[in-house]
Amino acid sequence: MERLGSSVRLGVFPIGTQLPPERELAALIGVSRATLREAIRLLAEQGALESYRGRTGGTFVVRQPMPPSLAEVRRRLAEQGTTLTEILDQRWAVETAVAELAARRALPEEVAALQALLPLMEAAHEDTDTYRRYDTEFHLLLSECGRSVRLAELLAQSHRELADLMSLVPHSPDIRRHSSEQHRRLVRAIEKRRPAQARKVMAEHLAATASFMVGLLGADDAEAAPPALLTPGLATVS
Amino acid sequence: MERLGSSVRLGVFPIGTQLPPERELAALIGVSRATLREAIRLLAEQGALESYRGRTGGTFVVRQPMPPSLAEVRRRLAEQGTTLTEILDQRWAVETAVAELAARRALPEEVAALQALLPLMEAAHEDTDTYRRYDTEFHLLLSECGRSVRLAELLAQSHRELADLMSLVPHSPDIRRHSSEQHRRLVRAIEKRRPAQARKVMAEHLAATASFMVGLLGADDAEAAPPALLTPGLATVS
DNA sequence: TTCAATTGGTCTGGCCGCAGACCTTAGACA
DNA sequence: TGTCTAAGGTCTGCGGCCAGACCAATTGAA
Repeated sequence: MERLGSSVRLGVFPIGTQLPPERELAALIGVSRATLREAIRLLAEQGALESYRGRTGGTFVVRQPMPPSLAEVRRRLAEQGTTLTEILDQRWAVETAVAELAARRALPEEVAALQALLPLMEAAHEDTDTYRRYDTEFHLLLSECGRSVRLAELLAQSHRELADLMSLVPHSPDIRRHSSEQHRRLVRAIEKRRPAQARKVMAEHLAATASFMVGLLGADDAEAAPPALLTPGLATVS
Repeated sequence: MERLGSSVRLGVFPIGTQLPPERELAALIGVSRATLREAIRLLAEQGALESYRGRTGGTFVVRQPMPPSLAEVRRRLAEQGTTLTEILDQRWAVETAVAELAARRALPEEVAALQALLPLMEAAHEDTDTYRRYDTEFHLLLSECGRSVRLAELLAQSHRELADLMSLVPHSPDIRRHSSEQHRRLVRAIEKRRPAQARKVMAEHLAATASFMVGLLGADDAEAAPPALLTPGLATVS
């Protein structure tokens, strides 16, 4: 849960802004106030948040929390017993599905919202942080067009998990321009109701990003043991 | 967790068989022994399991637990605040992705295992329960070919959620024959390393099943409120 | 000047799952 | 016949999360 609080603020609340009141925010992200406060406490400890009491009080974003080091990210992955490949596979599955669904189900005003985001992103090609925020927003917005709460949640999970890694990948404005071009094509496919096309564009978009991250982290961690899942004797029953 | 225990036995342990020792089983499904015992207790209460002590003791499957009624299934869906569409969308996303990955990554022996399952399924066209067990096994086996623990887990989750509903859908041997034909085509696509083809066949396979269930449960439950997710002002930030 | 409203801060009790030690049973095997 | 062992059965304590009530500070509005 702390991690969630951590990424929430990494993405959506710019420096200087005020978080919603604790009671609201807790309800919003579906967690108890006690748990939320613990997350806030950790972030405040590292100087990212400050809280004030009183009628005009609240919790404010003071500065971005320190991005974790590559080693830190590696450690965390290992600790959770997962691998980059796992995360990227899930992201690929969910995000291409969402793109396809969006092309089938998006409402006109949602398409408009996506379109409105495009020029903003393009204006931010020189600014890593701002661009990344818009990028996340774009993908989340897209996931709403898919009309599936579950897939949207899975997508958000992937973005949270990859957030730290993304901040470590060296991005050039050129890369961002290419990325924006893919976003444009994606919106066009959705607007014209071409599910297969939307999926294809999204797959390419993800492949580009994925290769950077795989390059950064090295192939994969061991992954020697295919852990048999819930299949006590599934293969043997046959 | 009880639900998990419930579906475990629904799928993989036939009547009369013995479950693994509690300590093993608990470790296998990643849950504490206390929790597993609670699940066992519930199932034993409804007469599905019986436990014996002593050196040759163990827990045995006595009979299939009562399948829930349609109303029961409806109630449960509402209670979890989910809808059939949500579940089917997730299943579609995961299962088509898995099919595609399997076509890329399956090992020869895994393909062989899938092929070995085909004649068994076809021999069970007349037997609803047996066929369903093999069908679940087929899809789980497929998910292992995908080399993604997470997707495999999501797939298993979908199957658990749909298990009760499946038991309510009236299936004719004809339907099962058609289903088997699709399984065959799927295995062929995987064997020949045709990811796009595998995805396509899987999508058709799922569509057939999905339409039955939608027909059974009626379109969808209200679903008026698109619940804004974690996006306090995501659209507004733009 | 006063008071009510809004916000963060604190405390209690409860539930659930986990870990691990220990007890009880009953059949296998020497 | 006796002992060992593999199984289920029980107990205690820990930690995390939650619900909800209550406290404390601050300030805008009456």
